[in-house]
Amino acid sequence: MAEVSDIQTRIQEAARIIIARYGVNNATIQAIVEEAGTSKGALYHYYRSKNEVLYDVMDASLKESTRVAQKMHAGARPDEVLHYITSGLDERFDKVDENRLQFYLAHEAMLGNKELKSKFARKYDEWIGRVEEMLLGIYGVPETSLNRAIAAAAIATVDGMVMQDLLGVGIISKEEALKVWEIILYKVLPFILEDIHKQELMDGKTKDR
Amino acid sequence: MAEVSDIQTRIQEAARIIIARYGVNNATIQAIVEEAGTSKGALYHYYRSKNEVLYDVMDASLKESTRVAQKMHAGARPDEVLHYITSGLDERFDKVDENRLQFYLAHEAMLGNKELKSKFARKYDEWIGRVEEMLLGIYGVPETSLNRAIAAAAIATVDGMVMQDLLGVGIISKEEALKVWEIILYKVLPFILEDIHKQELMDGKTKDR
Amino acid sequence: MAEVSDIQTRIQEAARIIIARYGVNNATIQAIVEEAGTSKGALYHYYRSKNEVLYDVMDASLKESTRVAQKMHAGARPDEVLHYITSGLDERFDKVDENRLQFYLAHEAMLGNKELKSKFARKYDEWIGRVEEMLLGIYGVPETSLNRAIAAAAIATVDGMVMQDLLGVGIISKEEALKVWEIILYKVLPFILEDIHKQELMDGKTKDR
Amino acid sequence: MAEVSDIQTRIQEAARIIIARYGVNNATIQAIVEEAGTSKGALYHYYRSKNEVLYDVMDASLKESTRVAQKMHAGARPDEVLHYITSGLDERFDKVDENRLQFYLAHEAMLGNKELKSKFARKYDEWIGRVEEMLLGIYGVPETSLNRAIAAAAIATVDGMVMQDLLGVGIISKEEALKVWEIILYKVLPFILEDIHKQELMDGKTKDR
DNA sequence: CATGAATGAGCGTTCATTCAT
DNA sequence: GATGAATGAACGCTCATTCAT
Repeated sequence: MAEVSDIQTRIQEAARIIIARYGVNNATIQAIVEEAGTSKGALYHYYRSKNEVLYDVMDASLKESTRVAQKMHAGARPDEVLHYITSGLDERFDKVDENRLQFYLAHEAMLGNKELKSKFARKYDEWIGRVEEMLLGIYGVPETSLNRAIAAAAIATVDGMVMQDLLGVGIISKEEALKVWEIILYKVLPFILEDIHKQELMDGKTKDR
Repeated sequence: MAEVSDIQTRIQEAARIIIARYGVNNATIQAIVEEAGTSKGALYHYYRSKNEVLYDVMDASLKESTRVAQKMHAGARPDEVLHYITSGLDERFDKVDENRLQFYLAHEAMLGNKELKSKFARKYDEWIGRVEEMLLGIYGVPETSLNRAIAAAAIATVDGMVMQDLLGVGIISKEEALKVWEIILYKVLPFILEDIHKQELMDGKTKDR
Repeated sequence: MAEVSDIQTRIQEAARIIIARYGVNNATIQAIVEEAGTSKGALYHYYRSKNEVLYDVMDASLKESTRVAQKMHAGARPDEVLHYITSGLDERFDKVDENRLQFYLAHEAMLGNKELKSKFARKYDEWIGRVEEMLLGIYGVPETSLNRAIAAAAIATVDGMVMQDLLGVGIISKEEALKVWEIILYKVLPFILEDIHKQELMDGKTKDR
Repeated sequence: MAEVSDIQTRIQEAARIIIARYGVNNATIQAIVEEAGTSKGALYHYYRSKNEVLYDVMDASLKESTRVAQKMHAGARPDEVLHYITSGLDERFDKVDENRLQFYLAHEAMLGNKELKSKFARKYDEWIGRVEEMLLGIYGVPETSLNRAIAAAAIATVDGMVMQDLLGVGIISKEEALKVWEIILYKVLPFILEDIHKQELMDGKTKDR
């Protein structure tokens, strides 16, 4: 039924390749249809505009991100999760084109693209929720009012590191970044979560919701 | 004597506004000069090309960032620095336009603008160095091989949080973010630096250089 | 099947007309496509740049000139050739637009257009060679070291006369010009070639190569 | 009274230099006033438009041509005249920039510039008249109805040769060209004028006017 | 369904010309 | 008189989009 290599799919993949290879600014319709081995007319048969093509690429890209996130279910032991995260980060740093694409999408979203913005919001929501679960599952601490904020901060750190990488800052290597994450995962997070928990018990606080 | 609102300044400010409002791609010469209330010819009297306008905006924007960073010299006590950082972060989250501008410029740099990229690289280098100094100054620990990586990670975290904010992710509020930073500054960083230092002593390592 | 008036042809003809009418400098893309009754986009579909349009016009114009020249193959008797040349000159003086076009293109070449210059150089080379052959064929004299120079001088004379005509100097009429050519062809050239040949024999010279 | 180095003169000389050095297309007002060491405003004080500047340069250029022509008064012996002509041609071939300028002016005239056209007409008139006088003076033949046409043809040949030179045709060297002129002056012209004269006597013709 | 020739608004840039100082 | 900052029309060129075939 579903053709594996139908024209729409070929266009989407071509767009992804062209953006990755030449950047979004040079991703012209002409370049995309040439890469896809089809014609402008065909493209406009499946898409209403160039933006729709980009949205499609973006959808696929965000779905892929989510797919990766879903692999990190609340596994049992920290070392397993560390392994997931480590290899995940490893991969993410290597996917230069994918990262560039994501930043392009973020750019578009910031410019006021409502649909994109809500997609991003959902994506981050899912990511952050998943990391929060992991915090609970791995470190076995009860919820604190800051678990969610800490999860968001962790994700922010990854995004920021990737951005530095794309900008060619080159001050910390992937290896150093992974060492820092090792410390965060093995030492900082257990320490901090325990600390917050104690603090909140002393304050007589229970979880906010 | 010195004109406060000479044409070049007006062009630069107009470019800032247009980029922040519509993104780099839509910051056309026409849009900029209209916003500045001047003409294309005047723009090309002061700048050789559109890129030069971008560089100028970038320079001004990064200088502003640096100005903020410079206030955080290696002051004596952590609580003072915390205060600086907290208020600095506070400010940064509020400067939506400035943040957007920086992300748009970063995006342009990622897309292959070599000069912009090297400007960013230099700037991050400076920021990271400054934060590294602060780590030493505040926490009084000797250098570890990861100080630089930790400084970079801290900056990455801020950038990532700002990005989430710009994307309207809205999962964590500014208040929560600042609480997280309080914990990082008061507890995590002293803990982690001490820990790494001990570890490196045990490994017989001395500082690398 | 073969469209007589396809867009590319219309563009080329329009360019010829515009250049002949207003000169190369005023032959803007806009003017050409308006004359051709088409659009800029169509022009750029067939040509990569404005220069390519110029080259195409040039090529067509020079081919037309060559077509005329080719009719003057080394025919047997001087009176036949004279007839060809006379009618050829006649035609050339009448083709005001074509002449103007060639002068405008030559002007552009002189101003530094390398490709145009080399096209002209090749074309003159061919013309001069052809006239040289005619000198040999008609007057039956052996080669002298100056045959080529004399051929070039003959062509130069035609060009110069055409230029005077285009400039409206109006001192000599076409009829007078043709009479002069009659004398050159019937009397001067046989005389001069014979004279040079004798001279070179006396000097113990043989043909140079 | 007349300032030797007043601004107008400096502008004219600068324009001449710039056109010679970079071609007419690159002879911008900016380049000219920079070369002249003055300002745009000053230029527009002395000239109504850029074209007027060019006309001024042209006037000087054509006057210079005439000045050269005037040196070739109907001198006594052919060898003297040959010397003048030879050195004159020699010079003309070397003045590449001057020649380019003249062809630019011719271009402008052909485009319909009435004033320029009449200047050219006068210049050619003078040149041709002078050459005609020379023909009479040197070769001592009475006027024939074609003297004027032959003079015009001689000038046309020079112009055509110079054009070939500017186009980089490079088939005949300056040396070869001068040899051809030697033959023309010493042999062809005496022969042809005598021949025409005889012919006209036989036809019972006298000079037309 | 698919094609690619055709469109034209819009881009960055140039430069002759003007005019307040 | 002299200056050069400012103007804006016009340039060559790009490319998302349309539509006859």
